[in-house]
Amino acid sequence: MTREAWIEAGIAALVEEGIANVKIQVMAKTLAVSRSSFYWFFTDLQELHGELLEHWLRKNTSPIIERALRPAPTVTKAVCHIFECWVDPSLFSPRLDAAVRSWAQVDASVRDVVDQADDQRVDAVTRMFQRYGYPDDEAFIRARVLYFTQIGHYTLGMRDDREMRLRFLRPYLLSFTGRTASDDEVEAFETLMRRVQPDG
Amino acid sequence: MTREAWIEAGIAALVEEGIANVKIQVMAKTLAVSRSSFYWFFTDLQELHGELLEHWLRKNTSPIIERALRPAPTVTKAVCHIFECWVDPSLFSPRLDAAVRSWAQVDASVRDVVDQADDQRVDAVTRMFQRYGYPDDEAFIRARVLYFTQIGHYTLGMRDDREMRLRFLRPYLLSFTGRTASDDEVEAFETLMRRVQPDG
DNA sequence: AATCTTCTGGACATTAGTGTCCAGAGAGAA
DNA sequence: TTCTCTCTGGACACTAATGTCCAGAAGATT
Repeated sequence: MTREAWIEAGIAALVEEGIANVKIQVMAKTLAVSRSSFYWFFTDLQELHGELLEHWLRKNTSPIIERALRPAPTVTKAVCHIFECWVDPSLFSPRLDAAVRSWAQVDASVRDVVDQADDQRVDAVTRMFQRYGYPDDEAFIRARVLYFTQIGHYTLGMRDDREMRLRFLRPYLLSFTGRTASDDEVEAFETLMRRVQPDG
Repeated sequence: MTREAWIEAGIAALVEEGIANVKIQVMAKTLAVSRSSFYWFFTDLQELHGELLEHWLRKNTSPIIERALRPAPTVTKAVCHIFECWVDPSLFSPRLDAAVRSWAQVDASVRDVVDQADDQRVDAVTRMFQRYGYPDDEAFIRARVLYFTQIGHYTLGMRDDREMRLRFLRPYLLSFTGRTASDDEVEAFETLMRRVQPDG
């Protein structure tokens, strides 16, 4: 047993059952170990909670910001870069994000952390739109629309398959940017999706 | 004590603390009544849960669909009609919606109900866009973007004040429809907002 | 081999919640 | 007034969870 094993079990429980069901007793049972072990590594349930939140922060926030900063010849291409996060589970875990947001709704201190992360993300996307000449207010709102749509997507538990995503790529790009994507860009994204999600 | 009083207490608890903290003992304390009373009106916690879900379904789904159907001369005006739901708390309760969505993430049967309601809402908005000549796929994606953005908004707990909403009305309308709203339409919505939210 | 350190299991105490049962309060009808 | 029906409080039994304590297993160090 390691501290990390408990954290992983906590994340699994958080994602599948929500924060209220992250319980030492239950995790101990699934890990086939006694509860005492937990108290060796952590003083408290709270301490584990802290680790869970930090794990989310580390894993889920940076990829979006990193991709929003990446240079691209057109705005549609730049949005495609951000889309990578939504199709590549190794970059961003939708279910973890949704679980942490549910948690934030019932815990003010978590709420503060999540709000701050959201601000950073929207800010990065806003600056991306600004680089392509959108006026400040429009850039901000387009950033929100892009980001909020995605969060809404996960909150609603939408699970479009690859076919649907490919079919709707063009209209999404049009909605988000107000401009039409070139065939090259769409095809490049299609190949990327095939590489990342080999199944469907 | 009435059945309705318990349901109201349940909704309050659901909104503020999440479904895992809708507890008979706790509600009894805040209602200053003994737990036995609960078991007179309900056989079970589950029965109350059923009522909470039904209450949400009745209160929160119809206004959106009703406004999506309302005729309007332009698509921007039609979108303004839908926006009414987001600014008028008597039409739509954002926090209740968010709380039910959190619940859906940990309960498959709730999930089914919420999914169905979401489908109906998106469907109504899709048909609205179609009425203004958008091609089917684009209408569907614009409906999603409009609806998901709003859900994301609440999930993220954004609480823009009236000033911000007014300032960003035009860029939102532009993002959602791809067309520019007329001054008349913006002004009409502004007066409506002032009527509905007299404070700020 | 002896010892030290790290970790685990089991027993214990405690709390918060669920659901059941029943005596009886209190209002309205006969 | 008495009866009846609706509802409430309190007692009881039970379960699931938290956190504490300590003896001791088992691997690493000397």
